[in-house]
Amino acid sequence: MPPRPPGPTEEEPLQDGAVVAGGIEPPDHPDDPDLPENRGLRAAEDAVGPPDLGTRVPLDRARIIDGAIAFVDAHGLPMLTMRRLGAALGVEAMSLYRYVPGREDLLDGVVDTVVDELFADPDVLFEPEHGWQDYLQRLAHGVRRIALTHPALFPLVATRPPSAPWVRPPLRSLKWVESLLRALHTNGFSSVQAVVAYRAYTSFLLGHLLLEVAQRGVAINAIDDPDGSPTANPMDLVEFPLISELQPLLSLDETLTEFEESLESLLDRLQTMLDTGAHHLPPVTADPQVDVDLPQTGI
Amino acid sequence: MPPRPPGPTEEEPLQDGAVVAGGIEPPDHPDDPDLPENRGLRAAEDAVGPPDLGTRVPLDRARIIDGAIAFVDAHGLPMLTMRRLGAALGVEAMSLYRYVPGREDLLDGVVDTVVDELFADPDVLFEPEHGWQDYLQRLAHGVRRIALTHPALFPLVATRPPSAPWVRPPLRSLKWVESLLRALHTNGFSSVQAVVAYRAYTSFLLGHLLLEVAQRGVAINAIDDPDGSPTANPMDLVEFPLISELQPLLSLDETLTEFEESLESLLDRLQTMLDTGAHHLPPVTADPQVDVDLPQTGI
DNA sequence: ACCACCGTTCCTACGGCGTAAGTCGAACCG
DNA sequence: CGGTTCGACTTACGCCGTAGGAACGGTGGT
Repeated sequence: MPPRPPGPTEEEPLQDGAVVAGGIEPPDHPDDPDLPENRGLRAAEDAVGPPDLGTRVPLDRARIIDGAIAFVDAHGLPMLTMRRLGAALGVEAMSLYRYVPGREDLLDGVVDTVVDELFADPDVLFEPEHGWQDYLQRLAHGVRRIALTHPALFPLVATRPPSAPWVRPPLRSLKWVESLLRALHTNGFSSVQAVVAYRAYTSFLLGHLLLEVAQRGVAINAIDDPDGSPTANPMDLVEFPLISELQPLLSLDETLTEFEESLESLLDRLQTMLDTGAHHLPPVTADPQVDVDLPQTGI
Repeated sequence: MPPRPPGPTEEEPLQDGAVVAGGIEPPDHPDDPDLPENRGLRAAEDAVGPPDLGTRVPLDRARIIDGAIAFVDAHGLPMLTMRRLGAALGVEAMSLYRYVPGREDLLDGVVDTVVDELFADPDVLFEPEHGWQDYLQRLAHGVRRIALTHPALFPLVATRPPSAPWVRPPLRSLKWVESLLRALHTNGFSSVQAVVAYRAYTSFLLGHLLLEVAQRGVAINAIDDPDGSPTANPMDLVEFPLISELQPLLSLDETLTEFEESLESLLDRLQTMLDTGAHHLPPVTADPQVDVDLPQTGI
């Protein structure tokens, strides 16, 4: 098996100390290498200086899109309006329309630009220089870094209608779809196998990362708006005994561990498909087709 | 292994005949039992009669939310405004505010109501009467039926901020989270195992179904608006040889097969976790921790 | 130096949005 | 039969996306 470089390989048992108590806690994960604050990046601020008098920078499409990304990172998607974006760029709203056909196209451009951050990520390879597993590992962590860098934007990446039915989020760019298929195809995957792997991989990435940013977003909103339910917070879970019993476990943020374990599992299943020449992902049991009832071994 | 009733069990090889040619085709899947048109349901229409003079039905919250669901099913999410919804219900927009605090709360109610359709689904069991695998199978297909019945609503189900970080879409209801945890816990899963399974299950459901409705939505939009790119459709994929070569394969809609195979694989991995008493999902290889390089078996 | 030109930005305006506040008519109850 | 209540309607406000045109600043030709 090729090396799987990004991400800590040291295993970390599920119980890593005292269980977090109530539910909402400032989520700090000092070990997660995909988190922006662990990569020397500040949290999003109004990087666009307000009016910028003096020298007038002539305003082009890239500056508008970058401004929109910074604005959403700082204030959230619902706050983004053409007027406010113009104000943030020191310009009237209507000036934006010289470079952007409209709001929807601006959002498309934002999504494309965010996904294109993969090209600038030195840990993501466009060619599978160290095998397809390394390629998929790096790509997955690159997408995860994007999701965690722009949590307010990722739902947009996930749900904006793709250009074709087979261009699946979160890999919305033809270039990356081509790159991924080539990485698989040049490493022994048949056409069918490559497409099966592409679908399984995008489905895994989308589901996991969307849930991760949602979870993080709720937690963050809860801490900077400290009055969800006035009675402290544990809600009234009296009708839900299992939930309230498991709430400490449920509140544990094991997203990085889960991400890496699920990703490794997926890669292993792809490896098995490759080894056996099958055209679908194998289940975990030794002989996949014997589907009749085995003796139930429940604890 | 307990029976896995919903969904066709007969295997269907990936190549099921002639490959669909160009890309957009009216997607008909006569074998998919989760599709609304195969369950005796019509496509969404304006079920709410326009003014309904004569006898005035006094308009309550349920009628408003049902009207909103029908409206979105019929016209899409961006078309839903308070004024138009009022008009569809034969009422002024402001009258809605007597029963609904505002638009956001209306959308929350819509999402809750849609998820609650699970309770009315006779093929979904609230208690694991036939084992946890049967339970998860039925629940998964029930959620899939919801997603396919309300494709325009499912992105909302997926991305609306959950009430707590651990209430994960698409299972947004405390009742179903409790039900799922209980189904696992009463069938031998430890607390940690139940939570791990809950997370893996929701992540799988969300990723797969969101991609499925997106794919279906793009295809449907493409057929009832037959002028995406005027040059027929194949775009200019000259820069992407693998994509254009694989386009027939990529355009194949194998969503049902993929859904069932991925679901079975997940259930098998959960079974293995249960059997071995592990606290995480197992990879497919026999000895998971030997992570050093094996000989590369690429073709 | 002047001026015509032209690309960029700003100003004004329109219809539609969510919704706060007040109005009004019918139904109900003494 | 008068008063009260309640549900739907009307009006109004500020913000939205954006169409159309006016204002402006730099540039090249003469």
